[in-house]
Amino acid sequence: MARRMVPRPAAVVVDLDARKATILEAVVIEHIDTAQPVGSSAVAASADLDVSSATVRSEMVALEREGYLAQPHTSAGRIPTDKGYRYFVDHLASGVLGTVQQQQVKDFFAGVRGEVEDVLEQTSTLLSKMTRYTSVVVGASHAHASILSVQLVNLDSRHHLLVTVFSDGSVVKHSLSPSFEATHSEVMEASRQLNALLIGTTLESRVQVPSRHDHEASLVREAVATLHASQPVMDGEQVFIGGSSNVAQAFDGVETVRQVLAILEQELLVVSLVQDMLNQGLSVAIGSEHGYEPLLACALVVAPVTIDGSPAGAVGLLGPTRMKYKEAMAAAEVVSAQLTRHFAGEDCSA
Amino acid sequence: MARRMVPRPAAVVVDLDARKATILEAVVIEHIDTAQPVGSSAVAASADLDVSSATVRSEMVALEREGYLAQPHTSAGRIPTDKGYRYFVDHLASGVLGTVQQQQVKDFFAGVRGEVEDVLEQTSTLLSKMTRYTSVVVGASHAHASILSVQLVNLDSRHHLLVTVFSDGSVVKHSLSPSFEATHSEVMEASRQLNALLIGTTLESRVQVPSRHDHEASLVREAVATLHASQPVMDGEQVFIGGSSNVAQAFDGVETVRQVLAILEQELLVVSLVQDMLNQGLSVAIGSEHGYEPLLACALVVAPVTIDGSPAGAVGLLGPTRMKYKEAMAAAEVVSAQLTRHFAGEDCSA
DNA sequence: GTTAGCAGTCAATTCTACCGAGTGCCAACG
DNA sequence: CGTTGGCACTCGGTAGAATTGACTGCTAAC
Repeated sequence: MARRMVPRPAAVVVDLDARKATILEAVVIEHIDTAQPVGSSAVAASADLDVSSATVRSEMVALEREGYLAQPHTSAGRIPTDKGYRYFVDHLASGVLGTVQQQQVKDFFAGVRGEVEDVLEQTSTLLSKMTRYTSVVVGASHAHASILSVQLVNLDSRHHLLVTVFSDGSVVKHSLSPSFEATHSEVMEASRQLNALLIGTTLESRVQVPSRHDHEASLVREAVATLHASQPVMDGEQVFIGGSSNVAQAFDGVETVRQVLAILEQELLVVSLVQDMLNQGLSVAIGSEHGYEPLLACALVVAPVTIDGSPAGAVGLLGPTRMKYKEAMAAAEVVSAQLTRHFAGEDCSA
Repeated sequence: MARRMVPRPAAVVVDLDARKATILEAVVIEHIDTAQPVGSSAVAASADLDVSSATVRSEMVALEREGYLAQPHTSAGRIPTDKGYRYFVDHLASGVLGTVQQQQVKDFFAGVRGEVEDVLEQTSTLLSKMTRYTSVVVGASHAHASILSVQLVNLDSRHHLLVTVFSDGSVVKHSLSPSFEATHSEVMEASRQLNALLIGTTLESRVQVPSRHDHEASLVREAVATLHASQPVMDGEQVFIGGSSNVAQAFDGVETVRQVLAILEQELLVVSLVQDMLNQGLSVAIGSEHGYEPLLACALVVAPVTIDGSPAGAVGLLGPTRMKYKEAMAAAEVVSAQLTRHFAGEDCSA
């Protein structure tokens, strides 16, 4: 899967003159609204530039030559290209959330309770309900969190459960199935040793395991190995996708819908996509920009969530390239800000 | 949401005579294959009854009158009704899994490792890949499992994590945020008391909590209350849905697709649907039979998974009413059997 | 540089005719 | 009486032609 970083439009994109920008904006807005190609006369009428459709036409020719607009066929109106959307997003799409929705977010965060996972999941639902797009909420991996507690619990003489608690409040379990039978006291002793060994370390720390050949030492070795072999992202299960039913309406063409759904099923893929983007603050990847073929028809809005200034996850919205960028960006921004505040504030278990 | 139990076709459905049954079977099979109405001549040709299309026609009229077939419009062929599918499933659909797929299942279960959750999730993926339908795998709730260990871990002086390990190998966490600050030793002491109190009990047991007013007792009370208030199904998170992208192709009509996806998002609903069915062994709910409006176009195949003879979950397949019942039922049956064996056999952590 | 006007293009729509799959009915047949 | 071939009829789907109308690009005039 060929991937490349999201290309921020640097000096490449020259600012359009004011009239071209207005025309482009009108086309984008109209097309987002109607899903139809937009004609020159519609633009001339809607935008507040007092020029005739003929003038708009000649400007549109220029915009098409420069790659901001495209024509599905002669004698049709224009639709924005990815580049057109990009310009729109970068220069023209400062939106504020409607007051109703703003209240909705406030109410939600005022009333939300429970485990981090539950909060994230509910946030995901909130976002998708608000925007009618598919939302992706990614929680921080606990790769850098330190271990608060390790416990080895007997299931039976051959099977034990390793329960690890991290400083970010996450808990993971691993089963151990050693090839020998261990007594209850051996397991207890191993558990004690593991605590001594691992508390305060992170999954990335190297630790000195005992090299003896007794049962305790073997258990400890196996436990440490299992723990360190675990994939932080996988184990965290910190991905919450909401509103996937919205893709059914967002795209036309069964095959596109199927492809997007299939992508969403592979949560890992979505996570990596989101994570590629979250250094840049609130950001958007449009169509080909994320470099992932099956999502050509999609745009992805991502806003990072931080805790103590360092990245702790992200919220994202996935929609068609003709998505309502203003609303989506505003929603993502507000929700990520609230989430950041939520984690900094009353609830410290994150 | 109006719901009723799946009505098993008892004495109501009179056995059709052999020829009608053959004709019905031919119509069902053909329509499942082609998604088109099936005409009398096609039936006369395909089935091994040596009668003319005219005879088939008159039989079809009867089958329609009795409610097994329907005509989309005059001068079209017939399609099966839900009742028709029901008869097919009950009397005509004994299928065996293709050897290729049988091998696929075997290979999968030979190679599968890891936590119960991972096994269930991968099973779900397997099922959906094999059948091209959406799979639902439900794990047992740990409502009846006994508690093996309880541990209270300090996050900070105001926030603690209650980690509970059950005999079925599941681990759940709850945050506690008492209104007072607790010292490390108070938390340790409360943890000890909780262990003494809860080990061996189930979530349904009543336990005697201390009534003192010190910090330890308060922590213990809060912990027990939190634990007992938790929803087993919710917390277990033991629902795994795979291949939801398949719904995009399974139904025509964007709206139907959206509705089905929306249902799948509400995992609780799917679980209750499945659980209504799993007393009956391998069973099928077709169209209106599950009594849930938005799934009128769907059929659901469910096979229970047992451990030590008692129900421990289920595997299900969700598809259109014109789904390949033979294959789907065979797949569900084989996989549930393998899963049952898997849990009984080498892996005891379930 | 802007505009009105005009000819040209092409998707979408409508209309028509027609085909053909499939039915229902009936008379004849064993 | 059940079965069958034959026949008229229905009606959705398709193919083609005609029409519409929303655009454009171009050009000449302002």
